Amino acid sequence: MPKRAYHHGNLKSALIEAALQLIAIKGPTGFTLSEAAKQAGVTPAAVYRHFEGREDLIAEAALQGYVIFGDLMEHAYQSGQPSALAAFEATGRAYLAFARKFPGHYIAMFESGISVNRTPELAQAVARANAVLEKAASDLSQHIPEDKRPPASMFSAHIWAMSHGVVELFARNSPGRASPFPPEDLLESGIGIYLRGLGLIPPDS
Amino acid sequence: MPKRAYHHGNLKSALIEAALQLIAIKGPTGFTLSEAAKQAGVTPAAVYRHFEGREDLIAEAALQGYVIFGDLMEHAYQSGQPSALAAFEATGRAYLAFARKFPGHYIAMFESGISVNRTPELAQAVARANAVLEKAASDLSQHIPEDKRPPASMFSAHIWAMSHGVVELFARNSPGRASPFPPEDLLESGIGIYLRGLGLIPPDS
DNA sequence: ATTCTATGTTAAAAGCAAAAACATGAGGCA
DNA sequence: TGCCTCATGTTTTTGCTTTTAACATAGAAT
Repeated sequence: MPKRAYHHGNLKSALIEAALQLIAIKGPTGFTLSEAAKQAGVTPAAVYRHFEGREDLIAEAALQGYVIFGDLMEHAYQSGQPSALAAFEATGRAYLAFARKFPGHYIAMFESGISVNRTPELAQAVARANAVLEKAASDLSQHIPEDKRPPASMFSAHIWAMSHGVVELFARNSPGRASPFPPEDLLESGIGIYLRGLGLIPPDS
Repeated sequence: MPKRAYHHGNLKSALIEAALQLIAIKGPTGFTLSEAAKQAGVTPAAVYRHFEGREDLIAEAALQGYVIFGDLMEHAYQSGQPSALAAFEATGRAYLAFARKFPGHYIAMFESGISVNRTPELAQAVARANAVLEKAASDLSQHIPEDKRPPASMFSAHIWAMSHGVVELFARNSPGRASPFPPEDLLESGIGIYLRGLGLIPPDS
């Protein structure tokens, strides 16, 4: 086969792929459109046939990430059924697992500074991922006495925040804040204590 | 007074000040050394007399931020004494207040991608801020039966993570994830539930 | 077969980080 | 007082980046 035809064939995917790798390695700041183009075997200007520019390329990587993320959360949720508690805890673990398995996507989504309202599709992908977590929280909420039950959206926001905080501060090596505990344990124990606070699991280790 | 003398007088501070403003407005990616120099009334090259480069300028802003942050946490901790619970909750609120009052510092610290181990001073400033929170957590831990008391460092890591997650996801407008609740309420309720899970506050709203 | 159009390339403008060579002026020292 | 020196800024240059415009190619459609 020849070096490369004039037409790449599926440059768009190749560029996203390259962007993901580079973002994961060099961070959202160090990532350059030119380098992604070179890695895809193409000149920088070619990128503009498929993306509006550097930001748009990152945004598309993030979009892809949110879709994968939503799928993972969905799958985790299903895997825990019919136990509301098992389903919920599985989604929590899925958050960290996603950050580990898809660092490029994760960075594009949460550390690149792109707005989730950049495009309707992106906003919708975010909303969907959110909805899965909120559903898991809502299911689990049913086991709380109705009068002292927090809104499911607040419940899920707490979990999302704790998960995100653990990943950002202790899992991703960039900040370097080495905690004495593995992030997985940290998150699991944190969520455990939180759920105990809601009366959803009995007060024993 | 003349336009400006050949020697600025205190260019270093002026540059940090400019950097903080610009970072807060344009984000860590949009911030440029050149623009900070211009805003300080100086050519880009002058910056290199006071900083090693762009990264170093950001790092110094972050360092200054960690010092202020540590001071705020310390003050909040003291203000809550002698009640361990009040002191602890005050430090939690201080986290969010800091992010609101010093956006430039906050971004330089947590969103610019600089490593906390970049310099010994930076690492030490981080360690100090950490220590305040850990002390507050440790004090409060004393009220937990010893056998089911998590390590104070884990305790404080949970709170730090939740606080950080709330700020990142719901307080800073950039991501745009508007939650239906004010971040302050979200954080306060989240910490409340967590503390209940530890048996540190009685099970009523 | 010829044209149209999607998808590339070259070339060029504008901006940035960083380093080198040069300029200025303030403080120390004879 | 007058010179020297060195800290602090400026110009200038290099090599990168993003982005746009003009041009080239080949696969598809007519």
